[in-house]
Amino acid sequence: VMILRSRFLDARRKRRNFSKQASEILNEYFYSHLSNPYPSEEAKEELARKCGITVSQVSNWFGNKRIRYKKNIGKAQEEANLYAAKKAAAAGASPYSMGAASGTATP
Amino acid sequence: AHSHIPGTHQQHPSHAAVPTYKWMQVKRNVPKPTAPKLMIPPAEFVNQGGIGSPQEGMRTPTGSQMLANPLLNLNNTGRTNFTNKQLTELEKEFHFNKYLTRARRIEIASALQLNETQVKIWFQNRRMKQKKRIKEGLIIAPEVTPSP
DNA sequence: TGTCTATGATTGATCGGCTG
DNA sequence: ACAGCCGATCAATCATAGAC
Repeated sequence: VMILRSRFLDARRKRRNFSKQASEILNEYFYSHLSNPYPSEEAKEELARKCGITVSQVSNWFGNKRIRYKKNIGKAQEEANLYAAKKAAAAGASPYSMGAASGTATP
Repeated sequence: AHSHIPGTHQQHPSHAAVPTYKWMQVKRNVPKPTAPKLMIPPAEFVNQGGIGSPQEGMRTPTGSQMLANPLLNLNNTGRTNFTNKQLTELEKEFHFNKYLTRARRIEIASALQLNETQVKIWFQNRRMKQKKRIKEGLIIAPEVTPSP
């Protein structure tokens, strides 16, 4: 009953999953910066532009990603890590990976 | 809070991958116990006869506090579940003033049965929320009295 | 067609930095 | 010294989209 009312105000919560492509871009950035997955405001803007979403959505995505990654650790994350690491390496120079912080070292 | 110089110390060698960096180990302090809370089930005080006034900004977080008897709080975590009434009042006050004076804050806190800190924090979060909305283009003009 | 999981958004509260 | 604010983030939860 009142739950109905919730949609009234919470209507904004009508979310839509991001495109496969956008998720790919976000994950690529996340895993290629796993040592410090905290994009700067500028980086967020660029990601937002490339993904066709807002900066806030990028922030939400990273916030959720970080928390949920921690909640696992040693899970499919490992797998995803390899996946992304490899991909990032292959992509090499285009996307991010520039100087900035570090580099993910590649041990 | 936390990420200093990145890429410097992993917890352990870890041959494979997944190094486990410090951001992964960040733990926030326990959300505080928030007020002693009297455990007196006021019984039939559930709320005045029915939906007396569902309020404008009715917000019903399923299950949780929707039938909120314990007009205040939380379950076990430090996260307080504000009631619709509290939120409505806070919202109303916010519309009037974006910032609170110490005196006003005390009044509000007292009237709503909240800590001064909770009221203070609510206003801070509310301001940030509005800023974000304005930034996203929604919501009307900033409306700042351009004080000459 | 329902159930279960993945995921985007919301929000009370914390962290560190800055300021009057 | 110090409290309040900002900006970013956390952490738990809500509600729904999508997988099955």
